[in-house]
Amino acid sequence: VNVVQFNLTFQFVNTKMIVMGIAERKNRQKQALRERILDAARRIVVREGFAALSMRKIADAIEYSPATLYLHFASRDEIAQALCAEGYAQLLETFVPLAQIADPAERLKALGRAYVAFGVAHPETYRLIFMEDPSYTGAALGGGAAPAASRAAADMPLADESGAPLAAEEDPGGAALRIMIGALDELKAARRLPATVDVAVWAEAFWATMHGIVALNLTCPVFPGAPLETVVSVALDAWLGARPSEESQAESQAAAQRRTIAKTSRARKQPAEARTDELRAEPGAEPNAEAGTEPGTGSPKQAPARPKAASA
Amino acid sequence: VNVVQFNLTFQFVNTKMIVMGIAERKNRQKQALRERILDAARRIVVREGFAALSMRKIADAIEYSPATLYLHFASRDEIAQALCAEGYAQLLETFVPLAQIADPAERLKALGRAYVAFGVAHPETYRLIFMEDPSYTGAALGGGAAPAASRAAADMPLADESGAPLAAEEDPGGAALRIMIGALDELKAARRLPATVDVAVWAEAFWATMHGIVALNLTCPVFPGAPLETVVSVALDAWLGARPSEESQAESQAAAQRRTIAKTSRARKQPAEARTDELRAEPGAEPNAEAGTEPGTGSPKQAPARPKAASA
DNA sequence: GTCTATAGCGTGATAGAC
DNA sequence: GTCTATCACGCTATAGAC
Repeated sequence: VNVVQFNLTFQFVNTKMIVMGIAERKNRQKQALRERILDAARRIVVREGFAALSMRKIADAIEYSPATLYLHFASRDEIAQALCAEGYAQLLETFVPLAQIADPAERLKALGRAYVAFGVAHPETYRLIFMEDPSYTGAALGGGAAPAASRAAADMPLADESGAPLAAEEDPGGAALRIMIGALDELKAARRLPATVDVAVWAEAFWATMHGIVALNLTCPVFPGAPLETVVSVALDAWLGARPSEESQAESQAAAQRRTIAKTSRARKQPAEARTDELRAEPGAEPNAEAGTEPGTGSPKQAPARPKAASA
Repeated sequence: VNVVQFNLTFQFVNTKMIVMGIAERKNRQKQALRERILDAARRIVVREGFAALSMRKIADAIEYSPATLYLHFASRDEIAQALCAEGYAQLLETFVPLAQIADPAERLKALGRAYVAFGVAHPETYRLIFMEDPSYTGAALGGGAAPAASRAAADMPLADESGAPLAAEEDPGGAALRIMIGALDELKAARRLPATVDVAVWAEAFWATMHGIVALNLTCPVFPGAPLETVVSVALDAWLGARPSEESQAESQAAAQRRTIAKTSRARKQPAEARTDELRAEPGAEPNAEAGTEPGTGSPKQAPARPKAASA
């Protein structure tokens, strides 16, 4: 009797382990397909803009039927959210190494340049994140309720189920702002900034300036009449002064010289590829398939957007 | 014979006059319908956003069939262009009275405030003009080739067929920039601006800053953590200094005080109506049906966009 | 899990009757 | 000039066979 019982128990345990292994493999496969979906979606957004992202196109790209996508994402919107989260993380990655820069003013300038460089290098990603739908922009930025939603979307249950701290790389937008504010505090402590300024407000306004430069660049065909770097330099000087390093002043002068020549040879605005090399992406940015591939701001108009369709 | 001839001639002349009168009336009617179309389109854009603008909706609104619209506009795009032109003109109108301000720095500050106020008061118009399609943004702004297209679209043949001068209110974007640059020149002449600055670049960067504030405000739910006026004041001070009038400094301080209170009571961002009164539109702006009506940045997501559809 | 098929809606634009 | 009817798309999302 004992032997029989043992065998039964063993078989049970064994079977259970096998089942777990199978379940794991299936889970891995599921995750893999999820990644393939996101990859395809990212490529479409990068190449044709977010408006051109459709379930059918994604399905075509990964050679599955549209219906399959709905086993991994509840809606097109959920895919967009996931893409946004990636974008935020990508931008933050660009920032992290710059946090090492000793001088706070230089650090801020580097951050500003990196921000603009990112936007210009990844126009459609930037558009998606900061210029499309408020719900996307707010998703990973406010640090409040929205990230919880995006976390649920990823259905990858995170360690901190508590929900309270949320400090880490889960809120990239907040992290970026914190880097800026840190630098401002240092600046203020060193009496290089008037004691009256509210660093939070200052940071927001500074951010808005950089955003304005990027956004205008992506949307307005005639925007930087001058080279982009020149405009950025002027803005940085306005906010941080040219004092610590005269370099930016000199640079801006040199760029101004170039401008007169450059302007004649570029009557109409070029697609992103041609414009990207004016302001190089920071070392942190990996050579993404994105840069220079996408028509974006250029000729082929805005890609068609999709209707919300029946929500029932 | 003479009498007959006279009668014939008289009849001919008379008929011709009548025909001309009829033609004129028809022309007037045609123009009137054109206006009605644009009115309806404007209302839709203002209320539901540009993405929700469709030929059918316009047709419904004016109680004509969709086909009729094509007798007045070749395409949806052409309607959008016309709307853009209106928007530019509207923005410029806001600027004109401010050009009277004596002190150039104060003038620039007023322009900046007016710009932001316009964007916040007319979010969907602003979006259409500066945040949607590059071809729209460029339409009335570059002053180059695009305005010609929009002029053709309006098929209202203008006086200056020559095409060369184009100085007047036909290029509102350029006019606005010229107002700014004028102020900057004065400032420079008065030695209140370093002689090294390139006023054209400075103006562009300044514009980008204001655009960034508006754009972020319209897109990012958490953007001005501080009240909008505070951010604007900080930005203006960064660009123009707080020197000529200490008022903005004091104001920004006072606003900062308010912030701590305000922030608790407004966890999530309010729709445009609630936010508009933070920064009042300038005296030049007429009480438009637009302000405060439209859901815009708020809750109901972005209205669905339409596909480009078959272009054949 | 994956597919085919399709419901159901919305779009821009046009042909042709009146 | 105006309308009805329609073409030819595109989309999201789901039902149901396998």
